[in-house]
Amino acid sequence: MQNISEEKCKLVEELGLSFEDNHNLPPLAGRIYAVMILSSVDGHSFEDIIEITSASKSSVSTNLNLLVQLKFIEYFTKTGDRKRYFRTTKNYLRLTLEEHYESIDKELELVKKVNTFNKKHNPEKFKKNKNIGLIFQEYLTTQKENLETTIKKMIAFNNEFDQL
Amino acid sequence: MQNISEEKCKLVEELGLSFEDNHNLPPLAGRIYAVMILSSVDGHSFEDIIEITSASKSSVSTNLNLLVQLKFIEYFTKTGDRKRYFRTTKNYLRLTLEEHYESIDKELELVKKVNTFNKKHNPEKFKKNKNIGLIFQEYLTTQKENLETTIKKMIAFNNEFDQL
DNA sequence: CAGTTGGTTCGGAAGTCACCGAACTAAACA
DNA sequence: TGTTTAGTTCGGTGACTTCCGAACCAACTG
Repeated sequence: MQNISEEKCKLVEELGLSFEDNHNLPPLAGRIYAVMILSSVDGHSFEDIIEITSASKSSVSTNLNLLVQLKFIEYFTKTGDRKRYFRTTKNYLRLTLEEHYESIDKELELVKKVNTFNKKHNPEKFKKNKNIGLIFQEYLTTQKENLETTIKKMIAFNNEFDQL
Repeated sequence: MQNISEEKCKLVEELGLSFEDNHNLPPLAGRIYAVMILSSVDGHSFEDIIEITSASKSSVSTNLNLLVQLKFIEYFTKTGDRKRYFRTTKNYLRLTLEEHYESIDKELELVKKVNTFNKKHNPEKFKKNKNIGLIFQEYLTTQKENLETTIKKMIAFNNEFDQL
């Protein structure tokens, strides 16, 4: 991390690490994404990213393209300038919410399956653990509902914002 | 997976995979844990696990010990029998909740940090994204609260259960 | 057309992970 | 005391990941 305050540098590492395991990104992709989220510049060039992250051209290329493909970032061009400029997509937080949603939903379905299985095949065990299993299922359901309303809220906000 | 119905076998794979990335367990550990959750037998021996998973002694040993260390499973012995018998701990779902809690809490703290950072260093950007950032922060807070009450509920249930 | 700029693709090096088999230990038993 | 049983430890191997540099390509520029 060059040309960046120490505070920002530390936060980039921390945030990058978080993306790394929340979104399953390679380390460099996580850091690039973090840099963009913490920057007020609208559009970093390829060169900028190389300089900031001290990574190689090839790695930066690969990881920028990955982030674009996953819709975490997008690029635009300026007339009379061959460079591409990258920035976070407007909806990146919504994407995160949707990922949360997918994972909670998947877990909920699995928990239901397990509860059903044990009810059928291990009835004694199920009776013992019944309430615990149901508490867990309820918990996931509530989380899922909260996510649903939050996603709606965020979509509404984005629409409102577009009309300005 | 031997000596197991196809239905159970499939569910073991699925559940094992889920543990693998929810709890960061090695694949074999995930499968072992899944087997125990889906079984009505109270206590699997070392041998049982080797047979069911078709894995080597050394791998089973390593992964059983890992699961014990992480308190996902525990073992007991029978008088006049040198074998150890393994089963899930009573609180395994509470452990899961507590892990969820840790991760949500960590994410929330990070989001707060990011919001604070952008408010200070990129005020224009922050103003634009303000509501979105806050919506996300609120969302995480709500999830955290739901987790807190669920954990309390589960502890209460376990205590009640112990008194029987 | 030759050279520069902006970026991609490819092969490989270094590191990590999960698993295995073989050798080992420690307790029980004959 | 020698043998079996129950499980652990260690060295190594194959698969995978991440990153790098070098060669490459495509578009513009003089």
